[in-house]
Amino acid sequence: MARSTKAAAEKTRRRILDAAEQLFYVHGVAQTSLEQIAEAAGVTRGAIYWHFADKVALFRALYEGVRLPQEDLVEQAASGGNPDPLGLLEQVACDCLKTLAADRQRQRVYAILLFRCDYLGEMAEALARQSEADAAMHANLTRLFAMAGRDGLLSPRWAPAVAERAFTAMMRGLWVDWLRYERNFDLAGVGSDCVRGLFRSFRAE
Amino acid sequence: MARSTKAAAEKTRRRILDAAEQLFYVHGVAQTSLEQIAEAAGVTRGAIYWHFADKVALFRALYEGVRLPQEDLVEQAASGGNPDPLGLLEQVACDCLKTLAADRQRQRVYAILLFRCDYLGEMAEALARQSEADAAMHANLTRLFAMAGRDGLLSPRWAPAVAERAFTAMMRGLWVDWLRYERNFDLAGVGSDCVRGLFRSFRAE
DNA sequence: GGATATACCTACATCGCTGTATGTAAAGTG
DNA sequence: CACTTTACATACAGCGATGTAGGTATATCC
Repeated sequence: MARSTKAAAEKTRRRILDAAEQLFYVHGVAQTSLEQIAEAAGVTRGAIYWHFADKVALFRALYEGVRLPQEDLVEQAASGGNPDPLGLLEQVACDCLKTLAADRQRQRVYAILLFRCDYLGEMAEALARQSEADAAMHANLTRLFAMAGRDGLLSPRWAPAVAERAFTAMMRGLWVDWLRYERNFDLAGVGSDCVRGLFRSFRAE
Repeated sequence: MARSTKAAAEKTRRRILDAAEQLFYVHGVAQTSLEQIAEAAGVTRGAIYWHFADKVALFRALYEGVRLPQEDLVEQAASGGNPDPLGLLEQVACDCLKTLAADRQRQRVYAILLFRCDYLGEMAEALARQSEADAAMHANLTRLFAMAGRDGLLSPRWAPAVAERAFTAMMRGLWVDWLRYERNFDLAGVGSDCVRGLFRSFRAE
């Protein structure tokens, strides 16, 4: 076949990305060949090499298309002198779980990033991005919890640094377990209950 | 070279396993060829094929050599009518963190299982084992928390199922974050503090 | 409406990796 | 001391995947 309009080209690019997302999710990044992606997208490898330099570039385009939950968290909980930072964070965290639970594409991409690829060699930059997002999140939340501690909003039984780690660990554990085992519990419901329980403990004097 | 004694053969088997562990950890399972493993072990691919059927078998031997933390947890917290199941679980969990923090081999193998391999195709059984271990752990802990709830040991503000999920999520999050980012916090110290904080909340009436 | 760039497809050349078959020297066995 | 088995090493065959070069038909631009 031949060339179509610019819009059509963008469409095939999308089809390639969608096919890659599906196949990476089902078979893993390393186990998926460009041939398979091309076939699933209804094109040939030539089309893929036209739109992307190689498989790594394709992978990069895939994960750059979605926002990480850490990035969501850090952005929405900016907390510029909020009167109730803990309440805000609790709300944002629950929203975050709800969003993830509803967005199949995010689920697939996160699952790929978590379980469907090994991060070495060329893929390392994907890990680097997550690492940066995590660092930013920790920095931000550490400030937030420290503030809450100073303002007497955080129970003295929780050292701010410990509370921050407990919160991030629980969040990570929730979506790791949920994604890993095929969403075998109610993330938005039970997950949010877990978060609320933890924050109840944070606030108790 | 030639054949040596049976003990020497076992030694080369170990060398192969050690080399594989190192390389899988550094480069990922898929990105590591048997040739590289052989070179690192100071043998040829022939030796690997003598001791193992293929790379998958080698990988299996590797992860079958260590116990999963879920298995540790479920075994040590058997809790046959323990008067203080929550206290027991808290202790076991902290021990678990301490053990992981001290055992480099476990850290590498867990990291490989978590981040250095994609679980599809032949590797799926590795995930299956973890899945079973997790299921057993959840079943056991669900019973434990339900018991604690009935006995009035668990705060009524924590539904047993939610508490169980909160605990397992926190544990998973702790060692996932710790392993993923090169042990960038004090797992035994801060991690245990997190667990203790959570259990304090569990017990508060 | 001719020239050119675009958006692919086809064909090829290559290469790393796997698996297996074969060789071989030492260790075990009777 | 024959012989067999063990514990590897070496050599080979083949495939699958990658990257690229070249072809082609259609938009797009002037």
